[in-house]
Amino acid sequence: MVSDNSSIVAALRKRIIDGHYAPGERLAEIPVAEALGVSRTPVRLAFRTLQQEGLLQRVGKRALAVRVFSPADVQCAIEVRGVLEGLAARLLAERGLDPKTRAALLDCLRAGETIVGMAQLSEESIGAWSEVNARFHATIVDADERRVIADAIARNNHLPFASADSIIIERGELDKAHQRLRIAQLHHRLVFDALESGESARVEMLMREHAQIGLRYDSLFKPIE
Amino acid sequence: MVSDNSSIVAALRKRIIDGHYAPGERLAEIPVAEALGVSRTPVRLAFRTLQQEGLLQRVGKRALAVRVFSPADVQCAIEVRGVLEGLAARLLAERGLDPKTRAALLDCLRAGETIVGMAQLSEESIGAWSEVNARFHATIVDADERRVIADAIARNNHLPFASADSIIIERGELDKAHQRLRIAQLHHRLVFDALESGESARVEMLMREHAQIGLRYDSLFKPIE
DNA sequence: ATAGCTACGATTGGATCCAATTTGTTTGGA
DNA sequence: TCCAAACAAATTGGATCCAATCGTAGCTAT
Repeated sequence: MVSDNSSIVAALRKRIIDGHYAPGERLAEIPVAEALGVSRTPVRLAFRTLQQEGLLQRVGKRALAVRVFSPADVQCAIEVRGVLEGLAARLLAERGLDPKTRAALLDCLRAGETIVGMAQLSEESIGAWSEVNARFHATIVDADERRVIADAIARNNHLPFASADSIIIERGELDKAHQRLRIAQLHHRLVFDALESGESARVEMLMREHAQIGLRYDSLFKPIE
Repeated sequence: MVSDNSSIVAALRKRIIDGHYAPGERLAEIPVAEALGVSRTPVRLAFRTLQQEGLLQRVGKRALAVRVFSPADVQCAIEVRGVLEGLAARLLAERGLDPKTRAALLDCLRAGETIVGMAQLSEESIGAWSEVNARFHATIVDADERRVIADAIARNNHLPFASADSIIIERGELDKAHQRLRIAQLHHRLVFDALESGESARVEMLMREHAQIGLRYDSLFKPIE
């Protein structure tokens, strides 16, 4: 049971990401509409949205199917997010940090470092850090009054793995996760310092590297000081 | 009178870009449907698409209006295109030029240099060069079998000024245009050389600079040899 | 006179109906 | 036995109908 239209899109996205609809599986309007307890019209709208986002893909002439992503696709989507967030960070550094953004970022840094500094990590704290991480990225991206970059990133965030809050982490391997989060948190600190000192080229490079953390968390970063 | 759905989107896009619907103007479903000679349903689908593309924007709670772009928005959209095409070029350089892509790019280079080399430019030849330019960019972007970057760029190309074929040029100022095209054509040559020699970092930088040509055509480029 | 509330009109969102197209299956012929 | 053609079933796309909601205008009361 879903209420309004945007929640239908969200519900379908969730089902796709959760694997409820398998990659490659064909989606027809009527079964989906019945499953969601709505009529075909909003489902058609939602399909249109998801198709444009790239989560659904035409197969044959009329049918839609869940897009299958190869590992190479994932790598590529992460690169895209990296250059876009890098651009956002560079422009922010060039404009200079306004007090509000600076405060928000500092808040994220503090919250994140508190979590990461704990002796032992729980799954809850990993979730909490993920939330902080997402907020850190969103703050940088949304700092631009022109919504152009934010929109561009939003248009690509549909890819589950490409969104900033998907650092996640094989459940159970808490030690490895802790290590990874420590590195990511360090990245955040470096990014903030570069932002504050207006090192635009450097902050762009840092953000681009940081996007890769899901892939190479023992990354090229040389923690400086 | 419009036939299928995608042509409705195209028709509306054209009307918006042509200024038939002014920036900020509110668009209601019924008048548009009547103007196009179709029912409300396909118009709603098209509105959804255009909204996601960013050409339409919600105003208030339900209404849609043609988005107004500030000069800063334009600058920003061009930056976005720059980093995305830069990424595409870098990945292409890292993979190496396959013969087919290489041939296509060389063809663009030859065609473009022929036009630019003419003594006098006409508006037709500017149009022809524009087409070659668009093909050059598309070849680089589409060279990746993974459609991820191409899709990401396509999702942003709706902004009229942000698409690669909008180098254009105040009609009448043919001399200035000629000069600008010469520079752009030189950029293409530099990009190709860097691609061929696998200088991935350099080609990325070149593409990013090249995207700015509409703004600063007396750009940072130092024509090398 | 102004502010707030109510009611009506306009417009969007959802449901259902109808038409067109596609795809799969079955049957017949080579 | 295999291929092709035609038919049937399913599914998408378009049109219309109905309901819900938003915005505005007008009226009333303080």
